[in-house]
This record gives sequence, structure tokens and C-alpha cells, in this order.
Amino acid sequence: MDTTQRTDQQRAADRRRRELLEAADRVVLRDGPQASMNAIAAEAGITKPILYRHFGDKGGLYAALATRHTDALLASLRAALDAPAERRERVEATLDTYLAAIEARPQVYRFLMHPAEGGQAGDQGFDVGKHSAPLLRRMGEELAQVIEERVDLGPGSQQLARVWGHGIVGMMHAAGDWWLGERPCSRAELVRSLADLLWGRLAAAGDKVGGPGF
Amino acid sequence: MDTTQRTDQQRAADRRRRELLEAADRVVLRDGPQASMNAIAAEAGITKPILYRHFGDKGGLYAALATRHTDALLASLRAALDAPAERRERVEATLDTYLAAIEARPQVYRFLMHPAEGGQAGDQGFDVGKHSAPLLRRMGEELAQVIEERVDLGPGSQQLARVWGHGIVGMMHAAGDWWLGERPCSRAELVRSLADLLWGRLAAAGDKVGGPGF
DNA sequence: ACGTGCATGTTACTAGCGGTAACGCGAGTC
DNA sequence: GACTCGCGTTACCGCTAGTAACATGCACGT
Repeated sequence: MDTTQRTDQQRAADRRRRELLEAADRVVLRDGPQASMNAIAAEAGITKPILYRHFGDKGGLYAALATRHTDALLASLRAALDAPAERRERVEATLDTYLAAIEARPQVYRFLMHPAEGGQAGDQGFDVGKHSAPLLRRMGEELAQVIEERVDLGPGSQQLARVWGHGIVGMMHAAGDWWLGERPCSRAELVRSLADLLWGRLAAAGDKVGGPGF
Repeated sequence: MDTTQRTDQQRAADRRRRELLEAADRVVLRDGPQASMNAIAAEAGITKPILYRHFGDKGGLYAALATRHTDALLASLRAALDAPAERRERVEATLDTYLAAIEARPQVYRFLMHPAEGGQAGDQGFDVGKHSAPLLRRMGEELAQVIEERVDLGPGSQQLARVWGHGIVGMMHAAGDWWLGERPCSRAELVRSLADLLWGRLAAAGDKVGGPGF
């Protein structure tokens, strides 16, 4: 077993892995995150143990699957965030990019946000805080980094940036989730409303007549 | 079967139902949301079919369980939201109430936010948008209502209030989730940072030297 | 006193899941 | 030819949600 052959084998394995991931992708897109390992194996034209040899367990497969989509989405978000424009324009572009992505492929979105379903074995450790979708955490951290790098927040800026990063991402996520379910307005309107919120319109607005105001 | 007896039976059934819910509560608090129906039945000192007679299926039991906690949390949030104080103080009080609740009982929190785990049968309908925790939706709607009632937002205020309601709740949720996992700062600091974000400090901050700024 | 409902409870089962052990098989190596 | 080794299979385990069928006790009408 010289080096070239080992490389060949590894390449073949990698290609196989990619094929399996694509098959899993199709099934997850069709059946949702509850897609069974049997179904995925059948779609790939093989049987379960092969999946387990490649990915360890269901979590491993789903993690590999999620990493793909997460990377792709994060890349486009970074692009929107780094575009040469004013701050507000960038915020709106980033919001719109995210919302367009979840609008275009809601099944992928649902999978990314709730990948940890099923699983009746183990999980007894059950650390609070680890259950949230990794995508949200990654987006929050990335946004925090961008804020910390570019916005002058004075002392304690790093911590503030992280709070804001996760907070803004959560705002975007929750509003997007709600919007996707009810479609109460156009995407552009949603983007504007959220940007207005971030721009302090809540603080600037006056009380309504008759009460002390929220 | 006259009316009084029917009432008696119903009362007995209701008491039983409450007992079962309390047993389920104990198990969920101990084992997390993956608690099996068998475990819950054992904790209640009975067997599975009784649970199914009372709650239909696992989702029914979990919904009943969630409604209890959700109602309790919503009540305290409403109290904070309706306190006689300035708007910013109220926002901070509400944020703090929520964060204190999830800090005090993280298991309950985790259950409320991710009640839809397990479950390998059915669920094929799989409507996007319904998967989010009902608690988040309810909080979003309630907050939207309060905003719409009390803040003067001009035309289109209803829609704007709903977007903001869900957005702010999502911000609070995501930041809280992250904070609970990493504990990077005190609760009071987190509350202040989030309130600052809502008060437009992002828009007001200047760019950092050397770049166009986020 | 005697059946008749009815609610409550049980045991025993199905179907499907994630995951694994044990084996078959073909290709390259000595 | 024997030997290893990676790919693939069948057949299984233990678990789950959910259900059918049977047993029991209590209040009723006659």
C-alpha cells in the first residue's frame, strides 16, 4: 500500500461520502428532518451499516449535512455584510439575503434549525445551551466579530458586540420564522421594519394617547 | 347518571389529569424532553394506556404540560410589561424577568423551546413555520399587542408592531440561550446591552478607524 | 338480587426506529 | 493458493410510540 494507492482509496471514499450526502439531502428535503436512516440508505441504493461506517451515527450524518448548507449560507451572508455601502444598507442587504434564503428553501431552513430531533439513545448529559441550532450560534459569532471590528462601541465593546450579534441574529431568525409561516407582508417590508427597529425607532416613537406607553 | 354525578366524575378525572401532569413534570425536569411515556407512566404509578386515554398522544401530553408553564411565564412577563414606569424601565424589567426565569429553571426552559423532539411516526405533513416553539409565538403576539396599544407608530402600525414583537422576542430568546450556555456576563449587564441595542445604539455608534464601518 | 354501562386499570402486542454483530465477497498482495 | 482488507449484506438487539383486548369495580334501572 504505497501512498498513491492510499490516496486513490481516500478519494474514492470521499466521492462516496459526497454521494451519500447528496442522497441524504434529497431525502431530508423530501421527508423533513425525521428522515430515517433506512430511507436515506435506500435513496443512496445501499443499506444502513454503510451510512454508519461513514458518519458514525445519525448525528454525524446530520452534522455533515448541516455543515454544507451552513457554510453556503454563511458565505452569502458574509458577502452581503462586506459589500461596499453604508451601514444601514448593509444591514438591510444581510437581512434580505437571509430571508431570501429561507424563503427559497424552507425545508433546508427547517432542517438547519432543528437538526436534533429523534434520538432515543444517550443524550442523558443534556447540557443546556447546546441544543440550539449550530447555525444560529455561528451566525451570532460571525456577526459579533464584524460588529466588533467595524463599529466603535467604546469600553466593553467585545462583550457588547457578542450580545448584539446573537441578539440580532435571533431577531432575524424569529421574525423570519414567523414571517415564513404567515406571510403577512412582503420581504422588503419586513426588512425595512426590522432595520427600523435596529435603528432605534422604538425608542424614538411617542406614547399613544391615554397611557404611559410601552 | 344525573348531572351531579357526571360532575363528580369529571372532577375526579380532572384531578387525575392534574396528578398525571405533575408526575410528567417531574420526569421531564429530571430526564429532559426525551422522557419516555413509559417513564412518565411509571412515575405516576400507572401504565401507558391511561396516559393515552387522557392526552391522546405524546404531543397532547407535552402540549398540556407546555401550556401550564407557558401561562405562568406569560403572566409574569405581562406583569413586568404593565408595571407603572418609563418605557425603557419596563423593557428592562421584562427582559430581566424572562432571563431570570430561564436561569432559574433551565430544564423547563429547554422543554418549552424544544418540545417536539422524538416522535418517529406521522408528522409527515410537516408545515414549515409550525415547528417553532409555541411559547415564542405567543410571546411575540402578546408583545406585538402591547406595542400596538401603547406606542404611536403612525400608519401601518399594526404590522410593524407584529414584526417588532416577534423580532424582539427572538432577540431576547437567542441572546438568553447563548448567555445561559456561556455565562459571559451578569444578567444585569445582558439586560442593559440588549436594551441599548433596542434603543438604537447600533445606529448611533461611529465607525471604527480605517474602514467604512458595519 | 341481577344484569348493564362505564370508567379505570392491566397485559401483551405491533410497527418502526437507531444502532450493531456477524458474515459474504471481490480485489490486490505475498 | 492463502491472506488481508474494504465494501456490502442479512439478521438481530433494545428501545420507542401507540393500540387491542381483557379484567375489575362501582353506580345505575328493573
